[in-house]
Amino acid sequence: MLSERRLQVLRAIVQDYVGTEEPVGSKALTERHNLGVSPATVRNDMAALEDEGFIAQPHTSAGRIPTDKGYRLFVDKLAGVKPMTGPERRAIHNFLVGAVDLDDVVTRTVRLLAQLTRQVAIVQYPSLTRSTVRHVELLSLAPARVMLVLITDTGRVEQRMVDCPAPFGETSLADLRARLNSRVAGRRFTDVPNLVEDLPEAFEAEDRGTVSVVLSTLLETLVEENEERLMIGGTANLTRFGHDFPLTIRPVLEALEEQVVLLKLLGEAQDPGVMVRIGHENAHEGLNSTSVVSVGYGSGGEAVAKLGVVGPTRMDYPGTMGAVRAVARYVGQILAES
Amino acid sequence: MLSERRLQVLRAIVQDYVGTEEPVGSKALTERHNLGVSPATVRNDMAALEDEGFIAQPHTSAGRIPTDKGYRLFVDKLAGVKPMTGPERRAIHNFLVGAVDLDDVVTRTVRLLAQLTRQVAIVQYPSLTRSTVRHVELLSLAPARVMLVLITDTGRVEQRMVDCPAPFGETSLADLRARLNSRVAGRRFTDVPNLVEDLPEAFEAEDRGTVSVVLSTLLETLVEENEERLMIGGTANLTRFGHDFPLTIRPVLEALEEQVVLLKLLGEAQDPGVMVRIGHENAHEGLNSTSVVSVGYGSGGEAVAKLGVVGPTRMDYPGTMGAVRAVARYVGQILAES
DNA sequence: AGTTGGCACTCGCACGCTCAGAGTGCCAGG
DNA sequence: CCTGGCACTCTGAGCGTGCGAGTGCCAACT
Repeated sequence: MLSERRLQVLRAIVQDYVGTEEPVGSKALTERHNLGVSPATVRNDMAALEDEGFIAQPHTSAGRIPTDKGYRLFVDKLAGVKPMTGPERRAIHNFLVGAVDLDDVVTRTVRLLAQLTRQVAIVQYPSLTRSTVRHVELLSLAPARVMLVLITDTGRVEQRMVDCPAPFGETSLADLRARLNSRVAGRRFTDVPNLVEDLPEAFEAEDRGTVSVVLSTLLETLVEENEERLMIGGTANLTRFGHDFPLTIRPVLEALEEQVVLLKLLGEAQDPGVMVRIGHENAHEGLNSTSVVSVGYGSGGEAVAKLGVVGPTRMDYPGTMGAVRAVARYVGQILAES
Repeated sequence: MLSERRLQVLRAIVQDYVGTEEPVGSKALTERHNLGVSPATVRNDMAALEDEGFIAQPHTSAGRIPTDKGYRLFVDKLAGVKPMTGPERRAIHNFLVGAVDLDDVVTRTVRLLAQLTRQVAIVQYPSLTRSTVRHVELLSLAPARVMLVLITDTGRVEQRMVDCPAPFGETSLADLRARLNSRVAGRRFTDVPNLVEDLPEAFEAEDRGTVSVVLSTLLETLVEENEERLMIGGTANLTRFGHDFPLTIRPVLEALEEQVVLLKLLGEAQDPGVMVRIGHENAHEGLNSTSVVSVGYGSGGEAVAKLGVVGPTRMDYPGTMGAVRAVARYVGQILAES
């Protein structure tokens, strides 16, 4: 279908356009890349590439710019992931290694990603679902009011109020606390439901209602994935977006405030490896002129959350993918150590 | 110094400029406001106002726009706070009343403020210092490792790891927990240091070291004001800033990412009542072309935190101040109820 | 003294025009 | 299949013009 040289031409167009932000013409191409052919030949190739929908011209007789489809081909076939250099890796490590707690890790990661890629960075907090329970604490705040505190192995703490159907004594509470912890401490969230299923049976009839309520609150908290938090940063980089400013930037800022949108965005990354969503490939239409580069990260072998960046479709894909991947790796390391 | 009419002229200029975003001339002024004098007179007044530094002209023979000093006079002397209408108040209340926990309250408040003012909203989480302790929980994670969880009356939870100098038994832990809570539960943070001072003496010599460490960690947590969190929203409203976009917006976005800057910004509001900082009155120079309107809010009579908005100096001050004040009040109510 | 109408003056800005340059498509010849 | 040539197109920068909004000042009026 597309000859080798035409692919090279496309690669050259993408690279030049990313660099200069201006439509690139046939003559400029032959000058900057030694393709070994004349501008006229390149023109023919360009016409072919345009027919196939990989490039387009903003107006007649201007240079060409890549389309989303063109970037897609570029990312899939024409460019690899540019690895970080040694000094860069060291800088990443040094920047992250000083973090004192989970919040700090996430904050630093966002900063780092934004700086490295000069784009908007998004980091999801390590998810609950794959984590294990470190401890469950129950506090009696009032006779019929209990506070449930869940502490995870990633250092995250969730708390919930529980209104009991009947007064619940301190001894019952201590009993429940002890039984609960002996069963679930150290276990994965996904295992918890089975482990506590028969727990109410161990209690007096009058307390069973309360125990059930506490347990269901606990289970709710565990599955409440939608409450996953995330942090974003580097929004100032949006100013480097383009010339037609307010129009482009506004929907992006709006999208960035919708945590739900962002979580869905990151959530799409399934398989291992860096995911790239280009332009209209993004479901949310405010992000139709942006690309999202994301990847999972985790403390062990498994991904517990995602991180990534949002930038203009005209971005340095190899470099960005390299940075995102490297940061994800080092964050994983840091989390594993702590 | 300035005659009554000249003040009226200034007021008219501010109002018109805020409405139209365009420099306002003498003729337009007399047409839109019935000042009862001719354009020529207004011109004289304008010349005087310009001499005093309240207004300026972007270029010769264009209309006038207010200076920071002009806005200052406007806010201090010429305009009141525009109260919210009944329906608006009800909408505010309804929007906030559905919140389920502290995070939710803050999230909703940010949203609300951003929508009402169409500006960038900043809400500080209720501060620890003025709050009272609801409960202190101690968990033994390992023989010489204790987790300290502090729960405040505003529903905020802080946790800290404590490495003990010596192993600490479950009974000692329970003892400390009980003693600690009986002394500090319900007390104000500021009172805690005195209340626990002599606590180590009640323990065996071998445990005293650990007790001291736990206590000092608790005290650290209490005073750790610098870790105050805040939430911002409505950044998309920055796109309505002005024509000379990227230049204005960039430093603002950068400033908004610096929590320290924002906390300092809000922190300046001391006395009760709405605080307004106009243009260059803001210490941070990225915010020199913005105004900050902020106010304290709290559950009881006292302010426990601040909230506010950041917008262009050309903003509707009375309306913004009214919205900020109203939101602060209702948030206070909501916090008091929960 | 304060106010007013008149008047000359000053710019900024929108509009229209031209022109150069970059880029294209196509074609005929290697 | 590549290449040089050629005619064509279109954008964007540069320039000149005129309009209009706005100003400052002054002399006259109340």
